[in-house]
Amino acid sequence: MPELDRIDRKILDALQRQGRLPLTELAHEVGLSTSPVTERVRRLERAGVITGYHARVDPVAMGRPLLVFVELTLSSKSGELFEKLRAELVHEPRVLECHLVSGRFDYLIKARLSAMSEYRELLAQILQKIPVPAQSNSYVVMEEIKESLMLPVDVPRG
Amino acid sequence: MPELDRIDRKILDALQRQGRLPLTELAHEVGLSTSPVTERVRRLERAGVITGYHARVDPVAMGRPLLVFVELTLSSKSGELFEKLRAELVHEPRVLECHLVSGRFDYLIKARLSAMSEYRELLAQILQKIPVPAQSNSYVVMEEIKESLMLPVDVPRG
DNA sequence: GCTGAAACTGAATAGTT
DNA sequence: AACTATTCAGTTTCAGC
Repeated sequence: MPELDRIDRKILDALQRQGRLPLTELAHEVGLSTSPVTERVRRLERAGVITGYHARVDPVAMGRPLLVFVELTLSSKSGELFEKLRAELVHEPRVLECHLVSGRFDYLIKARLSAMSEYRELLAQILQKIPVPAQSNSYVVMEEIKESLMLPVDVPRG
Repeated sequence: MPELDRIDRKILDALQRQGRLPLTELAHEVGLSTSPVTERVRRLERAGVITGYHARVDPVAMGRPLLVFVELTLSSKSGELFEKLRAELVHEPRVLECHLVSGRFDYLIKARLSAMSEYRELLAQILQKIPVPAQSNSYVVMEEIKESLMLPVDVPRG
C-alpha cells in the first residue's frame, strides 16, 4: 500500500464515523464522483487498511451490563502456554479484548458479562485451562466514559 | 423496546459481523423478505440497540502502532474533578477508551499512538489538566491477541 | 486518475393476504 | 406481521477526457 493521500484520509474518517454511508454521499463529502471513490474504497479494503464494517450494539440492551478488566499473570512463560491461553481467549466471545503487555502483569483481558456469577464462571474457565499457577486481579467498570475503535485521521492541509 | 426475538438476534449478529450487508442479503440470511427486515433494523436503530455502523481501520496503516493502557489514580475524588478529566479525555481522539473502575486505581485509559514520544506528550497533557496530584501506571501492549466490540448474541433455539 | 452516463442492483413505499 | 409489486435511489461499468 502506497501513501494515504488527503482523499483517502477523508474516506477513512467518514467511514469510521458512518460505516453504511452510501458511496454517492461519500463521493460528495470528499469532492469526487462516485467511480474514483468506489475504486479507492475497494483499494483500501484490499490493502487491509479497512479491515471490516460493523454495527455497534448497546451492551445493556444485549443483556451484558457488566464490563470487567482482568489482569492475568502466569507463573511460567513458555510460548506453548501462551498459545494455549490465546486459543482459549480468542474463541471465547465474552472476551472482547486480550493484550499481552509489558510490565507488572502479562495479559490484560476485557470481558462483557451479564452478571457477577458469569464473571466467576468465566475466570474459573480460563484459569482451569492454564496448566500452571496464575494470578489475577479484576476491575469492575463503574462508569464507561468512552469506548471506541475510531482512529484519529491526521488530514494534511490542502 | 420489547424483547429481542430470534430474528432480531440474528440481525444483530449479522450486522455486527458485516455492517454493510445489504438488507436483501440480510433478509435472506434471516429467512424473511426485505420489508420486515428493514422495519426491524429501523426499529433496532430507533430503540438504541444498534448505536451505529463503523468501518474498522488498521492502526499500523494509520501510523499508530503503539497501544498503551494507563491506570490513573487521583488524590482527590470530587465530582467536579471527574467532570473536568472526563471532558478532556472524551475530546482527545488518541484516547479510544476511558473507564471509571472500582479497585486499586480510578481510571483505565486506552490510547493508540504513533510513538513513545507521543505517549509522554499525551500523559503530560492529561496530568496538567488535573488540578490535584495524580499517579499513573502505564502498560505498553506487546502483542494484540484480540480486539473487538462484537457482543455475543445468545440466539435461542428455534 | 477523474468525469459522466447507461445498465444493473438494492432500498423504500404502498397495497394485499 | 410478512409478502409482492412498483418506484426510486445507489452501485457498477464503461466510453471519453
